[in-house]
Amino acid sequence: MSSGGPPTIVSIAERAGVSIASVSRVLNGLGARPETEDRVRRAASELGYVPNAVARSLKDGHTRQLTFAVPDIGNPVYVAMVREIQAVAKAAGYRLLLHSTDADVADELGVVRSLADRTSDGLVLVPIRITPAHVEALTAAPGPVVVIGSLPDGVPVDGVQADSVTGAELAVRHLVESGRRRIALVNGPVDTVPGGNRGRGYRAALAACGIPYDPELVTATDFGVGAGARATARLLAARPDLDAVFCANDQLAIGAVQALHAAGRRIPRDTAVAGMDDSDLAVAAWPPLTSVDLGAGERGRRAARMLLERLAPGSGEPLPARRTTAAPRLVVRGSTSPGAAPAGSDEQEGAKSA
Amino acid sequence: MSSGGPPTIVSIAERAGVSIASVSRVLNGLGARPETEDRVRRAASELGYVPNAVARSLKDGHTRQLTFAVPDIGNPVYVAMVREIQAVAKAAGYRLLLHSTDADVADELGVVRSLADRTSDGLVLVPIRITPAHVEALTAAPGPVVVIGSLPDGVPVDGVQADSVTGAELAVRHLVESGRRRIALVNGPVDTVPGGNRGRGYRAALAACGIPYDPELVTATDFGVGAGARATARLLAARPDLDAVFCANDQLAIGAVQALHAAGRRIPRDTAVAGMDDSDLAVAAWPPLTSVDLGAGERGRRAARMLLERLAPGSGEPLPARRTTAAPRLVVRGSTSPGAAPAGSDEQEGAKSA
DNA sequence: TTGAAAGCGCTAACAT
DNA sequence: ATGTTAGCGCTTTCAA
Repeated sequence: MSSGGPPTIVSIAERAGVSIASVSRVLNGLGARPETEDRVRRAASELGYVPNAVARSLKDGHTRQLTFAVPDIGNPVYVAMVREIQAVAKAAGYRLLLHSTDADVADELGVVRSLADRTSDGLVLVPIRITPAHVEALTAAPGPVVVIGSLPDGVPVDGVQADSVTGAELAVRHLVESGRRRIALVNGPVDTVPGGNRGRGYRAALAACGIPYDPELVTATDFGVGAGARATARLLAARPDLDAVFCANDQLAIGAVQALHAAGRRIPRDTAVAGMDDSDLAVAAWPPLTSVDLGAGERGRRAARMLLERLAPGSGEPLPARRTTAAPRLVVRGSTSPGAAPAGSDEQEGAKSA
Repeated sequence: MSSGGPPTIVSIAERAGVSIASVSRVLNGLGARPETEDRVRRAASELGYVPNAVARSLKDGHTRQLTFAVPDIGNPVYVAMVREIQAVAKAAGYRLLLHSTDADVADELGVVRSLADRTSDGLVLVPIRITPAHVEALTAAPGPVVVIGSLPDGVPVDGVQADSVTGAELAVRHLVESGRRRIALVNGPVDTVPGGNRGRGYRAALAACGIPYDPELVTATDFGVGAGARATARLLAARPDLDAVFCANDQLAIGAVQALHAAGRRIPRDTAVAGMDDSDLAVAAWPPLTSVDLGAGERGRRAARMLLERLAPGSGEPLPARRTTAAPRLVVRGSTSPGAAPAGSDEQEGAKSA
């Protein structure tokens, strides 16, 4: 008899006067006599039947859910990734489980291990930093994982990374080509993946342009608007002659712009500013920020696709771990180039490729 | 025998030489003889056992997953909600399923219905607009739903809303008190929930301040930076005498600021600008934007809590539908007030409560 | 204290 | 073409 709960194949079978197997078949598009077909469909729709996804998952071993774990969902870069990953997942019929690790290493490792609870079919992980423990956990991952970040060779999971070294070079070169010579660096924590790489790119570009590295022009703080403003103010006090500020992300750059404005400097005439990530913040600033697009959306999209490929039937795990890198793209706007970025034009034509 | 797959209670039982029931008991902290306890725990850890969450869900009827459905994950307002909801969910031991409806009404309705597949225990929905079909679907919702938005009375689901009418009033009043008289409105689509309410707030505030409503000072376009810039340019051309621009969100306000800058107007001296939502964009602008915080994070938090309360055992569905409203808060910054917002101070002290 | 067995809702052999 | 049944991994009566 139909008890209290939501309808199941049993309720339908009773109502249609057939077996549960017939119900299952009809509902899954396998053959049946027209009359049976009819009775089942009618009963199902009368009862408002919706298949129980949990039961189905238990049966066939997958959930059609993907997990995406990020350090901080508020960060525009990760937001761009979430957006793309969710789009790819949705298009492929997968749901997206969003997990915030709050930049906690232990939590990151936990997410990898929790793949074992079969809650999702695979994981896209953005680690804040990659430790030996990460390598270990990743190597023993109980399911498919794609890491967004720089993975050491030998770790048997797919990875997609940004090329922030080249990205930083792009920005610094652009600054140099615009005639800047005393280019400060406002970096984030250097013991994180992004911070480390961006610092290296800065030095490489200076070297390539024949400009000596000057430690006094370099600061490392937290990533954040306030940190950027304070660091820039300090830099300005120590080295009033600086003519450009390169920031490791747009938030820092926004802070730099504010500090510069507050100090009465004109941008870009007196001091140019460039950021990284090309987030929405870049066009919100005045003047609009020149920024390096590190392809966050693109990385998200690729990661999701790689994960889905691992999940596709047939193409099992035997494939070797793959690595891919998204190419950076410099987007020139008013903060470095006087004529750029007319108001009302969202997309900047001045963009040039790596 | 222990076959290929991941360890299950059966593998543990075999290895420990006990029944699966004992395994289950030990692992769930129910009593057992010390020796049994020991053998089971040892076997479990040797095997690296992790309980299968799907099986558990099937058994006890809930997934410990919540769904959050938003029109667009890129929007800073929704990002703020996601962040809070995920935090509340995580703290309560729930996972968060993030769904983007892409502002599609049909998709919104689909999400409500899909509660029936038992993939998640409850839903927080942000509808872009509330149609009769929404009311119908919500009334027949196959599980607990909390709506963030303005729900008609009588719809039997919990709701939390912003008070954008009061919010708009706060901003307009502030503008008037700063001596502005010709205050333009740059609104988003008026057939959406936010657009409609913000327009009403604007008119109400003008009326309260004894300033006549002037249709020529009002535009409605899309929500977006480019749209804001274009609308403001148009307004400026038609009414060069305007002395303030109130925008229905921060993105529009950013656009307005750009258009104003491009037209050579000084902010706030010649023209003041105020936005809404108090997103990260507000502090990225120059001058930093005065904005009305509509409590997006707060709404997310409350919605998540209400949902969790519905889910708590005991306090079943019988509770009547609840409605709650988050109080708006005006945050004054440089775009309306000359002295405000020194660089480097992330939090603005000038904030005053409703 | 412990084991046997039922059952959550579904799919897929297998038998008819 | 359709029904019976086993089984996915777990929890929980019910007996012993």
